[in-house]
Amino acid sequence: MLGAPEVAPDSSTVDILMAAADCFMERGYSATSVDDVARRLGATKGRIYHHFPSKSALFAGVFQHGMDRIFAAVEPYRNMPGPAVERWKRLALVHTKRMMKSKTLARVVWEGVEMHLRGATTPEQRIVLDGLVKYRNSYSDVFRETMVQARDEGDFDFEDPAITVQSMFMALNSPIFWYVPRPGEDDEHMHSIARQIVTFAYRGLGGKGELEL
Amino acid sequence: MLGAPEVAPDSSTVDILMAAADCFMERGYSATSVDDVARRLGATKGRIYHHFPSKSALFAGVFQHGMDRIFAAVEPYRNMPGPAVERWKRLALVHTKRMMKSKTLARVVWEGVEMHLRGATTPEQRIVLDGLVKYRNSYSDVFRETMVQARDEGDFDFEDPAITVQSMFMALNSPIFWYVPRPGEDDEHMHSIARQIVTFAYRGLGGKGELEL
DNA sequence: TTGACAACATACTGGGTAGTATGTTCTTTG
DNA sequence: CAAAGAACATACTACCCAGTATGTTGTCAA
Repeated sequence: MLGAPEVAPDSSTVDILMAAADCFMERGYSATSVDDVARRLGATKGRIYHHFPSKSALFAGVFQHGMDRIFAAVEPYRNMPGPAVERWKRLALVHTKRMMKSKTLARVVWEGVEMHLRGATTPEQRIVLDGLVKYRNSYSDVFRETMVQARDEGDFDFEDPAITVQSMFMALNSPIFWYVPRPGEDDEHMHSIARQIVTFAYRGLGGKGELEL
Repeated sequence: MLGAPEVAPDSSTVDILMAAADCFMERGYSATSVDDVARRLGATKGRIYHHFPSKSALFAGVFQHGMDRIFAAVEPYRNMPGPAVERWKRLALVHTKRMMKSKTLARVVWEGVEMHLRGATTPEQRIVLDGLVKYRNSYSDVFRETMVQARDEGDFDFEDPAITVQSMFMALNSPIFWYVPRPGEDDEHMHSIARQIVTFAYRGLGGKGELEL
């Protein structure tokens, strides 16, 4: 297991994390007040500050939790034997579905990366965010390495991996911005969407033939 | 010309818009104070509130200005004769380069769309943002129609246009999040990056053969 | 039973910020 | 040249919000 150690948070803390994720997704980090999160919980600030020392720590908690979930989803496929391109297909599909299922958490992770790119406010926040982004980068490294290996094996064809991995990730992440979870007929519908997105990325990377998923 | 009427703002107003765009990009809308923008201008709030009635109006101004610039860039190619796929190539390349050149404005437009998706705060803001997002959607419609037409002509191959256009746009927009403008050797380097991104999207859409750009 | 601590709620404070009200200077126009 | 308005700056206010200090309730172990 790479990345942060992920100590499992207790039930009450998870409730806070989820409520915070909802708020952060709906209004963004700085437009969300700690009272907003408390209100969504039907509680007050006291509860939140009992579990988190600061608003930024709360955000970091959500980020961490989100990355843990995403990592866990792809874990079974990370070291899948066989050609790299097959591994990539599995990873990409699982990742995309995860983006749709954990849309809220994924959005917060996204904003965290954005905050990091912008350069977070205080130095301490910076350090925390640095660690989390490193955690998240180790995730994208899994994809990068798989992509490059598949290229070496002749199944993909692209120039600069740095540029290409960005384009690919943006495409795979796209549903977090427009996908709206349906109440009924979920799984089939979701799979169809994910399949189309992965197909787009697969072809974009220079994959040949059709990919059955 | 579709979209909003775009009355050309005077020089001083443009300065404000640019400073605001810088701030909004660096810190995001709600984390940016009007004083921040004024400070960047070497001025005070008075100047800004003389030209804009509110912070949200200032943001809307930046959004509008950014969309005007982007629209202007693709305007020469919108009605290009010949096969749709050739038109798409031109549009995609120009768009991607514009994302890199006007990265700051593009980021603000992005955040504006995000704000709209989240559901902006007050009803009046909502109306303004609605109009601007409609403006921006008419832009993506240009791409969507071109894509579909190219598919009808047998040059592209994809399933749901709604899903595919999102994946494509995300890929083309990706440089606004990681591209850092260089001081030297700009044009050649920029073109190379844009070409790789457009290639990714072109293949993703099911484009055959190589595209020389 | 009691006391110690966890898990909150309540009440308060200081700093920041959008917006306004009111100067001040410069330019334009009759 | 006078006066009116444009283009700002200055000063002020009311509000929101992160963080803290303190109170209250339940639980659990000795």
